[in-house]
Amino acid sequence: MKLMVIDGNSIVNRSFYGVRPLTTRDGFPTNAVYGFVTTLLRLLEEEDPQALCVTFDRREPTFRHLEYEDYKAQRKGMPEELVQQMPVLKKVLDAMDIPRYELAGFEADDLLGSISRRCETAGWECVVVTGDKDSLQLVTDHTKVKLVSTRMGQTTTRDMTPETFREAYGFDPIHIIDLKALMGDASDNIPGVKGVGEKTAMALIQKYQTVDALYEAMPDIEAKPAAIKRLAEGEADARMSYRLATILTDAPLDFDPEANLRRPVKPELYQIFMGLEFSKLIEKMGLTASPAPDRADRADRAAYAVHVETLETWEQARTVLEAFRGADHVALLALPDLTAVAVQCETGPDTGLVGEFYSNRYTGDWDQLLAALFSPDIKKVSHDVKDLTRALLAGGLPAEGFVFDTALAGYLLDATAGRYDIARLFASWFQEELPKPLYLEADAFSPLTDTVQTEASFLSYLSAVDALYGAMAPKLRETGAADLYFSVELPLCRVLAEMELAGFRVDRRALGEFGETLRAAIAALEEQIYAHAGKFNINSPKQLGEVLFERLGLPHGKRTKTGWSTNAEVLENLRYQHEIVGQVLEYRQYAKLKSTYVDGLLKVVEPDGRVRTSFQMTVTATGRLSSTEPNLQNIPTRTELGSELRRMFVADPGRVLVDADYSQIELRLLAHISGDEAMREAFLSGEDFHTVTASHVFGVPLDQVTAAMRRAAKAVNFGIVYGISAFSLSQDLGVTVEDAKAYMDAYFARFPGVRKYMEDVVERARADGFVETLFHRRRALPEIRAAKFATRSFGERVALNMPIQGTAADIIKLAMVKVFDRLKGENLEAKLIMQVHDELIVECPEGEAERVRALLTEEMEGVCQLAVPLTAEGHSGKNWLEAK
DNA sequence: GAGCAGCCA
DNA sequence: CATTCTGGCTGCTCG
Repeated sequence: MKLMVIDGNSIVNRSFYGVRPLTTRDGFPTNAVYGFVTTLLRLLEEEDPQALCVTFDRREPTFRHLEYEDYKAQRKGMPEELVQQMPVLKKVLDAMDIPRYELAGFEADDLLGSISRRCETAGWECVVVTGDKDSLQLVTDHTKVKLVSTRMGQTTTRDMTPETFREAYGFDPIHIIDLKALMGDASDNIPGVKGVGEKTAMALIQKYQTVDALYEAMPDIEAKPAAIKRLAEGEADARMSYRLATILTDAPLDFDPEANLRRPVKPELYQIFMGLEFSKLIEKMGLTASPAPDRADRADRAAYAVHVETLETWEQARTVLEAFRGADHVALLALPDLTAVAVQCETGPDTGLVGEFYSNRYTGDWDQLLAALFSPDIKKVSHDVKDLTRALLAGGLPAEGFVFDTALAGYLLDATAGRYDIARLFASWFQEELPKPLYLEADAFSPLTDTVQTEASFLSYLSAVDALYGAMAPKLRETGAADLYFSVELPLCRVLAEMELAGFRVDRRALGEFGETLRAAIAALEEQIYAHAGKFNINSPKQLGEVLFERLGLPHGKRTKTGWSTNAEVLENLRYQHEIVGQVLEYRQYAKLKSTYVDGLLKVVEPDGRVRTSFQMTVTATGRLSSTEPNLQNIPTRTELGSELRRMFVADPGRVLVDADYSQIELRLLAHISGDEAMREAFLSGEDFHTVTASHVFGVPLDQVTAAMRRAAKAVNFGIVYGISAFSLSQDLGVTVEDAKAYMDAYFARFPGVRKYMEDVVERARADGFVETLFHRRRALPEIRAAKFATRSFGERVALNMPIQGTAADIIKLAMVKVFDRLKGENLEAKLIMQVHDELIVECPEGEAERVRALLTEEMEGVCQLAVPLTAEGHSGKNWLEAK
């Protein structure tokens, strides 16, 4: 017979850090629970024990704390997201009917030790599961320790038996205590002997086995004189550390292996997993819903003054759909996998109706129901509409009739809030905590009845969404952002959902070959670099700094917080001082291309050969989109080698890419917003704008502008947009601060309207406490009133930049909606597939290319009438590089 | 996870 | 006197 005992704290910690952030739709973190359960399932499969239990630490101090006050002084450092998940995990274990053990005054380790010994006396085999190497001291012929590590969502295990342990350590498992006594353990605050590290301690224990034997042999032991001295001085520490590192095996625990025999999971596990949105686990474990709870159990719902209906038949659904159609609007939320949808609708002054639909309980045609719900005649207020739209379209369903998105509205009204989950929005708009779904109520372990959990979360969130809509819509009108919201942001959800679904085709073969070329180049450079400096990790700025500035004695430049800077700018200045510098620069370039782009992209190419980015609508402070997993908005273009990557972004066979980008949109907006006449003329002249700027700034005719002059003028132009200082301009151009200042003075003398704008916008921001774009997108700017110079300066630069960058973002978003509508309206096969801030990419049949190019540039240019023309250039080609 | 580095507009 | 140009995302090291 075999019992598996799991170190709960250790595994949940590893899951928390090893599984990427994961939350429910409403932002409750679930990664630790998810990781724990998947690890558990895997362990059960691997070991198939007859009995199973989990141990947990308690908050109370243990004998170790009483003996040594620094012991685990850092224990309070559990992150909030993990703390929140602990009670949920315990509820999950209870629902799985797995016994949990915790005991005041004892750590999980001590329970592991006691349980494993108890198993041995009862004649059982024991498997101790933990991530903590301390527990290796428990390994015996009848107890094995399974070391678990979770990284990047991948869990690996390593079985430690007396044999494997001896192989790895060269001594018996029990002497891990002696090892710890000498070397200590920073993570447990076990001091060990000062100045004795892992290496020394390992050698000593391999030779002497125990601390006792070691000190008996003192001082005539095989060690360096310095180590002998430290050991002599540290004997008391070693003895105490020995006690701290010893796991107890006789905790007063009433434990019988028989009582831990495995039992089937309880029905409520399904509901808990629904609430946590673990649909994959539900499927994997074959869980199903338990019968609906008795209506009488739902007293908690009285507070909402609504009728709650869990709808199971098409007859019932038809009735409520009718009510939904007749309503001004409904609030709607759905699980990401569309297995549950809940709708709230006001039916009278004091009453409402909540209709809940669960695919596993619904007897009718689920897709038919969804199609009815997401048709245009039901006006839906929801949250994260882009994601819901994508899920619906992916399922071949309609996704119409969205009239409001509370996340998007929250973002438009305060772009720097950071997060826009329902609970947070509710709290910040109504200064009151949203009633927490029952399953989140910490510490209350009393069994909660099943479905109430998921439904309660739907309920409170639905009413929150409805209440937020009521508050936010007027506020949007008040700030003037309503047009932008309803005609740009909201329609853009559909556009982006389709772009994400479309994806961008990648030439995997070419990408792989490019990676191979890079690999060879990297290996060759590595060899050359090592020939100069010996082996070290070139990717470590710390080690590279030591090599360059200490070993090779090269002059160092700027400092970073942690050492000498080794960035490209610094290395570029050292290029001719030593051959290695150029090699490192080249190495860095190749390594970046390979790891971030070649390997990074290959990892996310889907089976159909396309990569699908995710566009974030609520991230940037200026209104731009961002792109993640993968980020397709930072594919290299500046160097020839890097731009080769763009050759690997291709059109489908028979199709082409049409790429169109705005020409200098930000500077044109500066000309418009500032009203500077000279700048306006410079754009109207049709000459190259930076050349015209140079001719003004340096006072020479157009045909006498040198490349250096143009470069300087370009730097000033861009600097102005960012809220420049003479210092950074000088850095940028590699000239003195005085020269940079002279350029700026000349610039402002020729473009006085720009200086005026800069002064005005800062003053206005200070008065208003916010800045906004031409389309009234707003950014709050408390920094501009800060007393601290650095903070205030930052606020001033943002005040200069945000209206320009943000208006450009507004314009291209509007263009996207118009392009999307026209492509649809004209029945073209062409699909918008990418946006890179001032650039749009469409994929279309070859035969549509010219028409699409004209349509794209026309719509982009025609978004609005400014004091200077907005111009866009379009090209087409088989790949991104060719189309640019 | 912080800090560094480097890619984009 | 100190500080120094906007907005993003990802990969890597190291504690």
